[in-house]
Amino acid sequence: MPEKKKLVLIDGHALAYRAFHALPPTLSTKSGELTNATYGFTSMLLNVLRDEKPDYVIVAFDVGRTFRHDEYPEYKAQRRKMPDELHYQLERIREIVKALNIPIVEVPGYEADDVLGTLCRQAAAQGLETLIVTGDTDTFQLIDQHTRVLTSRRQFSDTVIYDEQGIKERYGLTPAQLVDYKAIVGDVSDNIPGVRGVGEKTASALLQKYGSIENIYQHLDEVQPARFRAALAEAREAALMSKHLATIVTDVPISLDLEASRFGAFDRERLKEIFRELEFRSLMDRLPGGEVSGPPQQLSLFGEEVAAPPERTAPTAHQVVDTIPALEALVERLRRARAVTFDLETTSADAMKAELVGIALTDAPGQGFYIPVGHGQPAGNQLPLDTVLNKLQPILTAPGLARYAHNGKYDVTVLARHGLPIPNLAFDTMIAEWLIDPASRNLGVKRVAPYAVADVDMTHRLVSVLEPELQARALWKLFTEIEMPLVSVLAAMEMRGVKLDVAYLHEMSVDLQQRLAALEQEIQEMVGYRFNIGSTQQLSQALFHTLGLPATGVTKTKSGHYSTAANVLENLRGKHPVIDLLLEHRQLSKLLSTYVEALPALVNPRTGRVHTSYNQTGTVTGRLSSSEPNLQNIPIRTEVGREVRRAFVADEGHVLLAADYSQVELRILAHISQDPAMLEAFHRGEDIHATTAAALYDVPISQVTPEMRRVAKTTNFAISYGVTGYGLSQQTELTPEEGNKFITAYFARFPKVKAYLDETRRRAAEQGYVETLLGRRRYFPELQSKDKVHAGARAAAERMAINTPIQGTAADIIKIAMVRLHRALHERGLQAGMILQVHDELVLEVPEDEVKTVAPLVRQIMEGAYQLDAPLKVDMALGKNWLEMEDVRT
DNA sequence: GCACTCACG
DNA sequence: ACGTACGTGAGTGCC
Repeated sequence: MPEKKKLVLIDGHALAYRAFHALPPTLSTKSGELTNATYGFTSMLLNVLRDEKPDYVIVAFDVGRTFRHDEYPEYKAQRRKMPDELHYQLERIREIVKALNIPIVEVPGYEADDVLGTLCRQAAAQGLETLIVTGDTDTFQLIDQHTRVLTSRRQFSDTVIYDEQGIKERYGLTPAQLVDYKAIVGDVSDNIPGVRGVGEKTASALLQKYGSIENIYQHLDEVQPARFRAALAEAREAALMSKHLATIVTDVPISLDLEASRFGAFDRERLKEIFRELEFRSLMDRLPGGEVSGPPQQLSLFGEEVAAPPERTAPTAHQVVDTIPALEALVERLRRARAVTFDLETTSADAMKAELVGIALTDAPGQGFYIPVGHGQPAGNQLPLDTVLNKLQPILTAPGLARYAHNGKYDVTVLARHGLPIPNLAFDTMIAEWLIDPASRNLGVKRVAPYAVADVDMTHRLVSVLEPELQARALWKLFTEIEMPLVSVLAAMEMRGVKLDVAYLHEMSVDLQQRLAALEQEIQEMVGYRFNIGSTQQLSQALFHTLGLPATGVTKTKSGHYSTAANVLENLRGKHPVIDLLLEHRQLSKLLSTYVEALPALVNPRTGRVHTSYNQTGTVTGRLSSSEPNLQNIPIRTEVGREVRRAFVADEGHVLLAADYSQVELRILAHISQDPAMLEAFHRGEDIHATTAAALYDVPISQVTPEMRRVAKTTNFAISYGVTGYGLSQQTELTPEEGNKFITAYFARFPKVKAYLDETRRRAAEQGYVETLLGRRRYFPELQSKDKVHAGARAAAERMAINTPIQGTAADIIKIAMVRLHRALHERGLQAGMILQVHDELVLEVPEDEVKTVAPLVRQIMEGAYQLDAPLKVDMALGKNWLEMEDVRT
């Protein structure tokens, strides 16, 4: 009897994933392309081909979401998104598989496991023997007398083949029982719940006794001890669903086509080329012998319901520039270019720390150059960094050249730090994409460049796609005149950074720690036992159970505990002396961990200053955001909190100048709505909150108390958020009814404000977007849709639509001011520079002898940034630190 | 990874 | 009848 034909089935994702995590990231090409997953996959594949000599080979990949996600939204919900470094290696793996002339199968809606399960059952029916190659133990359930599984041990190259006997030895169960086992113990990585309270030992014992989970439930009354019985009874649904999720499908609508998967001829030259690119020298010799064939034909194996593998974009023709003549030829070529796209390969995502590894450039679609640069000792064929930058300098700074990039602020910063300051960029594709739709996902993150050259090529090509998009949406002016010039301004601000008084923060830290220790002691004495005050769950228990404080009216959190948020504690004030202590503890521990302890760690050792990152594409309204550290939420509202500001200091011989727009959002509301009463109040220079208070409380302005003014101020802000009476009552001492009355009174006094809000809602629904005064857009497809949208969701979207033009216009205005101010300071040769932006405030660091010049300039530029009918007004203050500042008049 | 809380405009 | 203010970033606890 002839030996059985052999089929090898490979789970592409699982194997690549395993290799990615098992092999060191030092496996990379000299140009920096990470190859660990590609190498591991390929090496394993070649070993299997050599050792198993299969007659047929197929590779399966996952594609998109599956029926499991549809049936159980939490499925794999806590999986991280696949890292980019793995994602692009999967593309390389596909190239190699194709060159080997091995068919790739992927079926939408199913995981690779399901495809393998189906194919191995069909193979068995045709009398074949199957070896599944994977990095994932889930496929063990498929093992039977015709099917074995090869997987790697801890050491990736150390492989093991499991058959029925092997599973028995390792788990004490049959392969089919592994599903039941997983259904009981659960699986953290797939987010499969399992049965709480029943662990591995018990699950194994139960299955050995009863065979399957269904049978366990049939004999539930026999299960001992009772706590397992109870746990199982409670989790019946979850267990059965878990089994369903964990079970690999074996009837995916595909059919095994043996002819197409016969392993033999492949494109040896193409493989050698890929291996050369990837520097897989050792693998060259391990290619199986065989005839050379042409390029692999597109295989359509499995009928029409199977999606063809996605088309790879045409590869970029790229040239590595690692000699002086090549560099000179490149410079000569770029001298004639109209536009150049560039992208840096570096050692760090932090532009203030990154060292250059290589520079990718392109001036035409489908072509590109990569210049590896040595830092330290040149390794291999690399030109010295200085030489490269000197040669490129005249090109990259030429006035007639348009410079394109993706997240160019990063590249501009790194180059400037390496002594090559770049003038304004003409096009940043990251910003363009965000401006076109600020709610679109996956933006604001620097793409890790897998193939440096392919990346610049893509960026270069995107420009001609995005430019018409911007034009079509009337965003071109905003893009070219505000957002693009702002890139360099932000880069300069980040690079300058801000000086921090670390010694002062240390003193503050010691003081806070002492106070917190005392508070902790006192709180725990009152409660009667030690617990973690920082755990909201433990605190909730202490307050509402141990101390028995009234929980009536207290909202519950999603996890079912009573909330311990500050507003809840406020309402409990006076009910128990511990409440005041808790509020203080909360405040102080927040200060300590978020600011006092965290900030010194972010001082750059090279510059001795703190360099935040301003994210230009992170918000939906057009604002900036700041991170690492966030310098836009430094405390000010409380006495003890604002002490943190004392740590932000001016350099020697300098002072800080803080300039903030006074009530800018209300002025914008007055301008947009053209409400006569509100415009009038601003024109007269009235205190707008007092004016509002007079209207709301129906008293003369002279009789407005500070209390009334405070409520009116809250109401003023609340209106521009589209508030309800209830919302207002949460923020003030008003009842919801009083809140409603105030809102009615407000609209009676400022009727055009009401008209504006209604008009904005209407327009958002009609055209599907709202816009700022400068035309910045935010889309609300859910308001345009005629489908029934949940009333609450619609109301929430309407409030966003109301607020966006106001908040967004304020963002537009300060951005204009920043661009102009930066330019003005530069033109006048002043050393003063912006260091912080906090939405309506700019902080500059100014040499003492420039204050007289700079202060009036700042006011003039900020107030003149946009002509509003309620004119912009700026308040300014000066000081050695950000806390102790004195008002300036100019 | 998500929930909760809280800092800012 | 319905849920209940817009926009951010970050630290801690918990599973």
